Amino acid sequence: MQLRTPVDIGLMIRQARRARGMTQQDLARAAAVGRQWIVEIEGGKPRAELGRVLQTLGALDLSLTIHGGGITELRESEEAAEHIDLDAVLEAHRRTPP
Amino acid sequence: MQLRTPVDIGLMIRQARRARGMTQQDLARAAAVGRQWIVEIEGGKPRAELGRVLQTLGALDLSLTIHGGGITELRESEEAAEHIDLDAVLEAHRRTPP
DNA sequence: CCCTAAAGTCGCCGAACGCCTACAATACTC
DNA sequence: GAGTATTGTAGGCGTTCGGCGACTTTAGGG
Repeated sequence: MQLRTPVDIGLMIRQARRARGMTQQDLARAAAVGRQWIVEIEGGKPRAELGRVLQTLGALDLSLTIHGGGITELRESEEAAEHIDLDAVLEAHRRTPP
Repeated sequence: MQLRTPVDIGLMIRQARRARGMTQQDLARAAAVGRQWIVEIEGGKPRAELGRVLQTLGALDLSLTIHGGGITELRESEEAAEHIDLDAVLEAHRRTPP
């Protein structure tokens, strides 16, 4: 499913939580957030903090994939945070004269 | 690519931005956020606001997909926000006595 | 070498976050 | 019907966000 808005994410979380028979309280504990926060994120709060959202998805065994634009696939960056894709950068730079 | 942490998202954004020959300023304008915020999100700020992140991904023509846990596929919820997976809820509820 | 662009950092500020503790409003069971 | 669990909501609190403006650093081009 495509996730474009906070509401989409909220619905996903709610559905996944229910599918696992968890209460909001359960999920809150599992994700180490307040129960109130679960209520809000499920409602699609746009200003929720990114880290907590990812934690919550993790607690539900969900993970996100990115796609589109032409970047479809990118390499793992677990420990390769230093060297970025110089080729892409240069190539792109060459293609866009001021 | 799997996005599990804010750092992952930051790297994705940076890479996509560069691949398009955009400056942080450009992306900031396109996503309607401050340039400073781009600096931070690319650095993996965990407490960035969800809505802005999604806006930024949108400005880069990227979209997120969810997968894992066994929920792999879920129906569109644009207009079907009402009827949730009752079967799943009930079944799960039966399996968890107090 | 000078000069510009891009990227990263700093402090100030109003606004909003998220947690907590209650208190309604719905479920759902017996 | 009573009684409990789950969910939604409200006020208070300390903390942090993110925009703005100015400055430093890094990189390249003339």
